[in-house]
Amino acid sequence: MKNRLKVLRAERDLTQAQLADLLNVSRQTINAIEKGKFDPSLPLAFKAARLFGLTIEDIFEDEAVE
Amino acid sequence: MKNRLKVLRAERDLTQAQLADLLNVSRQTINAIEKGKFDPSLPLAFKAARLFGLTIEDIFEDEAVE
DNA sequence: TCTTTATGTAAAGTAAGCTTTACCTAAAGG
DNA sequence: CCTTTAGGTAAAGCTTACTTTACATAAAGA
Repeated sequence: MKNRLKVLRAERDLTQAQLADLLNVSRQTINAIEKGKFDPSLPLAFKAARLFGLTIEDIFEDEAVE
Repeated sequence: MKNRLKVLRAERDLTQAQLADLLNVSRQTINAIEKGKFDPSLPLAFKAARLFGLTIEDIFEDEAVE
């Protein structure tokens, strides 16, 4: 699953740690998601979407084939 | 997290087992999500949205306050 | 009545999301 | 140089998503 978190952060001049705080997760979680180590939970995806004023689909891109 | 899976299934005349098959999960997973026992993963939410031709926001409703 | 179909649920186990602690590197500024 | 800041990563542990097996109930139909 690709995502635009790094760019959205940059546009708002946020560090990984600051975004983590805003989303109530650890900095490592943000880093792992940005790096594609794992996907966020659906609740976390909703939270990020709300924070950025975007839809989940705007932020995360499903690459699944099936 | 609320969701409209039961209604969407009904509109398409699908059983929980049939939807589970279409999404490659177990019937118990569909049942648990419909019953609010837990939230789907983000990939599963995307899959359901694709299947129904809707957005994730159309199907799932975030109730988080924070 | 007997069987089938759809749904609900529970228990035990595996896998994935997330936390805490901790260490490392690179860049930037004094 | 030295310190601070941002980012990358790893290990151990907890929580949540999901599986498999299994059993129960209600409705519907032969």
